[in-house]
Amino acid sequence: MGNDNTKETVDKLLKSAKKEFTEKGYMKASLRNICKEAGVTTGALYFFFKDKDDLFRGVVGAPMAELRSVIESHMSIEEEDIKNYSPGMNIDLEDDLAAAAEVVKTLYKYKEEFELVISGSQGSSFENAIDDMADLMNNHYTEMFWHMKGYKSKKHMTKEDKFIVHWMSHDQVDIFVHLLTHCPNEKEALKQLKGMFSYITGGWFGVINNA
Amino acid sequence: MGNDNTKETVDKLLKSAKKEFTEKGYMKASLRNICKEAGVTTGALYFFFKDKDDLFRGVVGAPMAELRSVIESHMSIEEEDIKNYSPGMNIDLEDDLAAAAEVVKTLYKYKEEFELVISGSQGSSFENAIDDMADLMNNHYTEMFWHMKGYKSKKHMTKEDKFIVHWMSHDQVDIFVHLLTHCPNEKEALKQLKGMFSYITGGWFGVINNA
Amino acid sequence: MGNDNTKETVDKLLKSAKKEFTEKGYMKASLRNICKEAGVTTGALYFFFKDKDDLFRGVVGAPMAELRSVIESHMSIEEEDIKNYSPGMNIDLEDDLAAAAEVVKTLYKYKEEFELVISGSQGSSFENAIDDMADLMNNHYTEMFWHMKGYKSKKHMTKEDKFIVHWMSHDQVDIFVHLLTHCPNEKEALKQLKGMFSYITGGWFGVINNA
Amino acid sequence: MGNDNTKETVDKLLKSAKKEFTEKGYMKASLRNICKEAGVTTGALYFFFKDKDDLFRGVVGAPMAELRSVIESHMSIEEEDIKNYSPGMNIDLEDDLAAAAEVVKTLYKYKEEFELVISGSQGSSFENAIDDMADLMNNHYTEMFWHMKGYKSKKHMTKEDKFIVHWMSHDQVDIFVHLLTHCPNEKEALKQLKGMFSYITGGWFGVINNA
DNA sequence: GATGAATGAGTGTTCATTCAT
DNA sequence: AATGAATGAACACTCATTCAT
Repeated sequence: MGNDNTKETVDKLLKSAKKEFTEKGYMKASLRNICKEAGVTTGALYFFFKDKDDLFRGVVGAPMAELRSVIESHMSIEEEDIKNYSPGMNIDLEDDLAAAAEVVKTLYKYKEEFELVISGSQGSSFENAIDDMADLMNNHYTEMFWHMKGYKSKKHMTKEDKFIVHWMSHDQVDIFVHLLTHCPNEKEALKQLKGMFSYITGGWFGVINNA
Repeated sequence: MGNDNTKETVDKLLKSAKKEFTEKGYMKASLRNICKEAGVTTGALYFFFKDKDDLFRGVVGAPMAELRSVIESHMSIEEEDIKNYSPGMNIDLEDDLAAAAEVVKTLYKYKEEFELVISGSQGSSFENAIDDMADLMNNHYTEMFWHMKGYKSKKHMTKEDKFIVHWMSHDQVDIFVHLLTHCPNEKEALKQLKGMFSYITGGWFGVINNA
Repeated sequence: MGNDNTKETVDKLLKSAKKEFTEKGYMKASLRNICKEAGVTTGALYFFFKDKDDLFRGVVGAPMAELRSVIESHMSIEEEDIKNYSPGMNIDLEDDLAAAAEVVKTLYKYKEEFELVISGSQGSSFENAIDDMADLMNNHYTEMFWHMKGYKSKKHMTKEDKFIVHWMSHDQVDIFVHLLTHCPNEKEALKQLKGMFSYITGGWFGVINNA
Repeated sequence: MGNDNTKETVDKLLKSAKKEFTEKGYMKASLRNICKEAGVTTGALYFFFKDKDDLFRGVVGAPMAELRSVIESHMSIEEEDIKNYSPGMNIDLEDDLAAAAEVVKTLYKYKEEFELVISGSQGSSFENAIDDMADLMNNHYTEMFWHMKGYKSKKHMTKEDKFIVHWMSHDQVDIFVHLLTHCPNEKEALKQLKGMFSYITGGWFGVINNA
């Protein structure tokens, strides 16, 4: 009972919050403005959200979780593949590209929210979300690396190996960020993704084939 | 004549400001705290600095200017080189690596200040400094690109070409950022720079040799 | 429901504000003092009033609006009368005196507020209120003037005519101001008003009968 | 020795001060701005002027003194005349007009300074200068009044008499203020002065001939 | 005669948050 | 489920003035 009204209030709040956060960034955003724009009192906001950060989470939390799950599921698939890899073998890059495309699709599904996290989350608990994503990928690329490099195990990786893998993880994330922030829509992003793929693949081989 | 005292006050202010800005970021930094820590009144601060942004500039302005000049001088050298380039010819990447090393050296000369710009400048007039740097490099890499690609002129570049060049410019900057924020000192950074170089060179060829 | 408390806070604020504004004038008045004297925090003030100027409006706004409406209603009556005027005819000055008395009564109804506007409003949005009042009267006296002067229409008024009418409008306002600031109460003011009336009537005829 | 430089500094200061005071009014004027615009340090200002108010006096003091002396000398002349006045006699108003013209000339000699006193002196020691001028005239008009009224002495003046004389003194000043602030130059002001004179003379007779 | 550094109290205003109702 | 009043600390910034040199 009253469920409808409740949802309505929360929705108005979230819509207004998204607008304000996007326009001013987390720190400069004013809860007063958000409430005023939503036609709701501050008390109401605090009934539904614990604090400013919680409200921000309300806006970007679900998209971020979905993105994370998309990435994780694709990474586990690729990690299966890589186990069957032996040096000299051709790796089927088509799979990787497809996985990346899947990520891009998710990004455009919640374009505004992700852009908010990328450039307006400083001060909130999402301020390190991009770095966290890179760290998440690091494990995955580490696995790929030592297999492709022909090492017997992860333990044989040098400090330099680890460093470059960490960088490539970051770069992978940056590619997604760049696509999202520079392409007006999903279609365009998917087109440009191919060029990006040439770049990053070239980069990988540059690294793998080096001393 | 008072010169000693004057410089002392400004120095204390700048030192205290650097600390506060680094710890809290531009926006959350408090001028009151900065003055208190410097043992100086707010009025004194405003005698030397126009406003908060001017104080921030006092901390990071000179290093940023120096960096910019280092980058620009190196870019102009490479642009001379590229004019003599003809397709099929081997480009001497050693020069590029040397230029990058020069940049890295400058970065570590003012490590703290650059890290401050990278991660704590939001809200200040330096908040877009990283993007500006990438834009600065874009012109340079555009020149390199069409020469290496064997185009007759810049005009033959497709939308996709421009997009990928723009990305590579960004990525070049990100490499510097990554080195600075992940290597404890210059020596270490210069060592890792080589691996990075393999990566980015591979990336370039991946892009150039593609359809 | 809190109605009592609410009104109480606003009332304390307005009372305290009136005192501070009256003692120091708009510009030198301190919102902090006002809040302290009202036993309220600055935040509370800003819940009820937009800014310093809005608080000032809270004190003098209503009286000013009422005064304006009294003046306007009386002016429209006199303007009807004047339409029936023909040169040589005796004008019934009793009506004018009665209208002026009505204004004086309104002035004393909110004596303190009007005195505040007269001498303490510099810097606020009411700083030109007196001049505005004179301008308001200017239209009215312009009508009276050309009728009494026997002109066929307003268009026949010379530059000198317009100037003197403008002055008389100002002077009419100044008379009210003078009464308010020099008579301790309404009764005394109404008594002195008659002398003032002799003066201004004499002035009018001096002007009308002149070349 | 150094007399030239000194004068130069003071002059720059006064010029800059006049500008700032005129633009912002006494209270909002900033000594810092004045010094900056004059190309001089705050210390220098305080060498020549005791404080903000003293600087303001530096700008408007001399013109005000000159005005006062012009008014006083003319008033003493008229006061001689009035002693020979007997009821029924025609008073030669030409003298009064001439005296007023003299005042107007002085006003336009330092137009800017007087306008500054009129509308920008609040907060300074000149904030009551206009009222003071009216009080100065009050004695004069009091003498005129009881002679013209046919009283045996000042002592026979009623409370109402005194009140109206006080008002007429004020109004005389207001006429000068109005002329100064509404006529672009002396010539124009002298022309309009005649109309004003008809008004004020009519006013006087209205008052004198009344019960 | 003039500098320039420094004071310290003050300004209006905004903020996220709380809580009795 | 929501109101609306209130808190109180914090903010960047400005001011007239002083004084050793």
